[in-house]
Amino acid sequence: MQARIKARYQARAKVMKAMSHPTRLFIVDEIANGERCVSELTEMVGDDISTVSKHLSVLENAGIVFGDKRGAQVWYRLRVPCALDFLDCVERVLKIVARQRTELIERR
Amino acid sequence: MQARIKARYQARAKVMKAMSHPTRLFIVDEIANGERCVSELTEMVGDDISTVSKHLSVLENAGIVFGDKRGAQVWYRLRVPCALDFLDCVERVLKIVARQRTELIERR
DNA sequence: AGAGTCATTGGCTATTTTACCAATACGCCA
DNA sequence: TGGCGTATTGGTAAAATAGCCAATGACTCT
Repeated sequence: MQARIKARYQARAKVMKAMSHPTRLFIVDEIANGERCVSELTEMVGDDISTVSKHLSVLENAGIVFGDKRGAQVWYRLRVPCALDFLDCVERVLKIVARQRTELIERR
Repeated sequence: MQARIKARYQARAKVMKAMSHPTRLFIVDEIANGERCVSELTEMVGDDISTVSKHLSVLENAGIVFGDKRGAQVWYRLRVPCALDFLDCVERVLKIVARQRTELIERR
């Protein structure tokens, strides 16, 4: 594969990768409802705050979220609202896969 | 986070993860144009055939592609065409992020 | 200034992922 | 049947990821 094309797919994979963790998917889903600060998300997720903070930095690094420091808190929101479309995509895939599995079983 | 909800996000992340590698993204993109066998993909990707085969099994395991053995070859195609939507999503995200970066530079 | 809260960073370990090589399995056909 | 092309599987080493704790930085309030 050509270097240019490879770089292109690597850039794409970086974005996908940022969304490839349960906690990070949850965060994206959650902040779609409005800004959340780190401790709020930590409370919901149930992991250590340092873990959540690192997840957030992965998302921020991929350009998906944006952290706004106000006082001692950092409020995160979606920087790219269409990141939500991934959740729709994934839901559609899961639905189709589930249906195909059901059909296979019924056919027996 | 509740166990049920957590499981839900894990299932979603599994699909995302399957699409989170440059080679696998390329494969999905490529077989959208029609069936390809493992050695064809290997040729295009430039990795060892065992590596490509394993990438394919990751995709198959996630329900995204389907391998059809005919003779000595195995022909892979998309089992879930809407997996292509991920590529659109990712492209849109990249475009927006790139534009935001440009705007930041211009504003200086 | 000092104590308390909030978030990030560094350090560390355990786990997972990736890629190669070698070995195996399968089908074709001379 | 033996050899060749095709694909998968097992083994292994290197790299990346995830999570926790501890340390640090930054802000607020008294």
